[in-house]
Amino acid sequence: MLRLSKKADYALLALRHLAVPGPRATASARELAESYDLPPELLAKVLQQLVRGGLLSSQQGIRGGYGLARPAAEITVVDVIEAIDGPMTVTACSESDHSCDQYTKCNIRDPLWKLKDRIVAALSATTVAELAIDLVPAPESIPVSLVRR
Amino acid sequence: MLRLSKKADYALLALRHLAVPGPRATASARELAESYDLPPELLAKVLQQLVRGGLLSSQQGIRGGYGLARPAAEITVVDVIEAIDGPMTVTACSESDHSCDQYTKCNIRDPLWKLKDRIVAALSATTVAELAIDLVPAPESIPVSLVRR
DNA sequence: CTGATGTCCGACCGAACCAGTCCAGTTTAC
DNA sequence: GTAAACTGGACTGGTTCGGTCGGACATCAG
Ligand code: SF4
Ligand code: SF4
Repeated sequence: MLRLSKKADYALLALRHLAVPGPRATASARELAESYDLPPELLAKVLQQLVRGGLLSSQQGIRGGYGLARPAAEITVVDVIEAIDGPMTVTACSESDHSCDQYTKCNIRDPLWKLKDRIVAALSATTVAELAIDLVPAPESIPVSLVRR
Repeated sequence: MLRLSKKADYALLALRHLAVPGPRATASARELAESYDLPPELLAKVLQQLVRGGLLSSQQGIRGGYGLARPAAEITVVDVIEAIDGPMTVTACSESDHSCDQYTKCNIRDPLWKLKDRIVAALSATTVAELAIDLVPAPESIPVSLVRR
């Protein structure tokens, strides 16, 4: 129901950790796993996927680890989600996949795709650099209270 | 990921069908199922959930069927999704559910919740009445670029 | 009033998907 | 050479989701 996967969740967690300025710009999978109490092997696989997606750079060897492949401000959350879970699609169908049985008779495709574009836009508007700002000091005049309609 | 369930998809399809102006304002589950070639029983269950959610009104008996409980313009897609799949949550945690193991150490909750609010806002901006407008005539002056933030 | 009909309703089940695990292999620093 | 770290694949258990079944209820013919 429009919920992002746990893996994507962990990915954002790790990216945020790497984005926050500190003495070291890199960290090993083990360090990250211990910092947040999550299964090391799973986190490792997530990080590998991020490397494959071009968001992280990896360094093998005994002093190895992971680091951001580009500035944190240039990594959006859509990038992360797509690197982990594949292309973002709100519906089961897409421009390149007409496999839905109701495709010909369906008349809500276009509006929903438009909606998808809007969601993607909202997700691309936030970068991991913004995630790294701690305690979000209300950069906007509108706090959390702008909920629903 | 971030994909809506097939049931929610069917729900929107059915609601759109009921929202389009025509001779009858109601339709039976069987009619709808045949119109769109989808499993009748499943569609029936979806409709039941919508009734429970207060979006549809049902009429039993030999001339029974389903009808909109309120004007189409007052039914947003979030209403539909929440009626089908429960409350919208982007993350596994929420204001009322701290069951995530990383809850105390997590530092991306607030930004993600804000993101959720923004998505919900985008989803509440569209009503089923807008879905009923066929063939979306104009690409509208403001395409996808109304990122809003 | 009564039976037949067609509808809604709730419980049930199998399949797909996802979080999590394991292990064998490769690369690099010391 | 050895230890620490990344890489890649295959495997499993649990949960959710799509789909199916029989029963309850309201309407209408007679
Ligand atoms: S029902 Fe329509 S919108 Fe949904 S997956 Fe099928 S074609 Fe796409
Ligand atoms: S990791 Fe953080 S954001 Fe994700 S579910 Fe847990 S507490 Fe929520």
